[in-house]
Amino acid sequence: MFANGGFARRAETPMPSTPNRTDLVEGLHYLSMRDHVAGRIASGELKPGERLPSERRLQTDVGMARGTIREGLFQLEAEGVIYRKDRSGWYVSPPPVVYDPTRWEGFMSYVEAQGRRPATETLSKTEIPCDAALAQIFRRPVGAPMYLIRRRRYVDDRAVLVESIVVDAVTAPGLLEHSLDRSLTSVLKSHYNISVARNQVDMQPCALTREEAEALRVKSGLPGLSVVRTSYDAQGRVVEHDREFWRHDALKISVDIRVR
Amino acid sequence: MFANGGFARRAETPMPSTPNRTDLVEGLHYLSMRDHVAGRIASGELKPGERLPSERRLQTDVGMARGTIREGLFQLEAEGVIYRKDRSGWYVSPPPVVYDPTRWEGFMSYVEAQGRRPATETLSKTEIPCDAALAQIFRRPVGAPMYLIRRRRYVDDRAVLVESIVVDAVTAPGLLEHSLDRSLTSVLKSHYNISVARNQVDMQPCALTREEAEALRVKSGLPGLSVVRTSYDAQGRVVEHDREFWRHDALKISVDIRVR
DNA sequence: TCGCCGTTTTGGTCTATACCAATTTTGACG
DNA sequence: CGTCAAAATTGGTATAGACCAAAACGGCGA
Repeated sequence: MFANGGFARRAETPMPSTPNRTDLVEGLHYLSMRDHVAGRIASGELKPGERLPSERRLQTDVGMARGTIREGLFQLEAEGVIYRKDRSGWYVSPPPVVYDPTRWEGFMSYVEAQGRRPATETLSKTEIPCDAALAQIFRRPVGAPMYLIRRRRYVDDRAVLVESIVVDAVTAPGLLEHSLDRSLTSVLKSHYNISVARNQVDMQPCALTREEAEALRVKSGLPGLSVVRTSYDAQGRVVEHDREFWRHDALKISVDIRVR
Repeated sequence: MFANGGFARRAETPMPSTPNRTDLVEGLHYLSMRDHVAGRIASGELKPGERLPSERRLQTDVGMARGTIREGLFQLEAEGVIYRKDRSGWYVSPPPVVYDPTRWEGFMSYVEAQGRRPATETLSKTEIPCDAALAQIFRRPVGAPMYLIRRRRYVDDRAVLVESIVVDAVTAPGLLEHSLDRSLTSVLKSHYNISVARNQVDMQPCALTREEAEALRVKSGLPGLSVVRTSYDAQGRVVEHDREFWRHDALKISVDIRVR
């Protein structure tokens, strides 16, 4: 319980009238705090998308220091139960989207298939010269023209990922003139007759660094999931190279595999 | 910078002699702290597996409050750069293990293939009655005998995951009498002629709750990765159901897929 | 040399307070 | 009724100090 043993201090500091403390009897303060809020969510008192009481309000509700309150909130955040909007408040997380890297439908279709509302926003589209790293991936000379597309994607109006896509400009000339606010894959197929035969996907828990965090409007350093995908056509040529940064609470990966 | 504006306070509080502050000029304190330690790791001054100076030592080194120091360390922890052993200290993280859920080699072999030293420890093996959830998964009646195996697995002496495996006792009678400290799959194949034809894998960032956290000897609530795998044989029968909890910094998922 | 036990160190938890910057709300005004 | 600026609120950052429990350490004795 309390830092100083849990008994003496509780007596000397009267602790204001906090009647609803039945679930706070055992263990550490910040975990009790966690349970208190988790309970209110599980009971349906707080529903997905709804805002939690402010930290200072919770402080008086449960009678703890604000630092302890926040410790508990961070727990729930790590569990994906709540999330925060910077300086606006804490909110109850909606359920995650299920993602199957082996299925080659785009983001838009699988989000829709799950009864959610997807949206895509193109942040920028530029032509860049191929650098050393991309040269290796695409097996093209350094300096060759490439398209770089940055997009932000939403589920039910919540930004869940930012991505940077690179496509060989020689393979898909004039790509940037098409609308990129829907599936890129379908554009590549319908306008350039390019289809994907092989997919290399890497996923790793990460921290969202400044750039990604800003784009997702979350605090820098929050946990996220990095997904890097390289797509190849039937000839083994690299079609696109995509790096996605997901909110850690927005995604569930599900793969169904026939063992080779 | 400082809570109160960043300039006035810096002047009025002289800040002790801290010569090595060249990298702490810009931005927030805890991020400067982060960069300071990250720099010492990147430069090779601190190597994988090595212990960081104590928090109180860092406190005098960089001249910040301990809370701020910790904030910076939490950042690096979220990024997977450092990890902690409870009440022992902070350590530089070793590189992650690459895991391909589509490849049906066991943990032992793929860890070894990456030049690391795998180990498995069986925590418990018991026979349990099939509950409602398992009944649904295995399509077996409630109460049917099942084997429950709990294991902890290591890479280079660091515990990286705990898992709970359930196997139908009727399918593999006497399974618990075999040694389970190596690949379970090979035991199933060699002794019961069971081989896996299909694999359903779910992965999701999570928080390590008390039980898992204790088994991995980390603080409860730390981010982790939950991996749930259900394996089927050629007849579509469930062979095993496995739930793994990984340290978030120990794993990198890599999938190579031929698109269907 | 090995094992035990007290001491020191270390991270873990908690309180209290302060101020900032962004957001949200309020209210006066046109 | 809509607009816009002022005020209040909210989370974000930071300090300082305190005590606990587990881990690491050091030395003593068998």
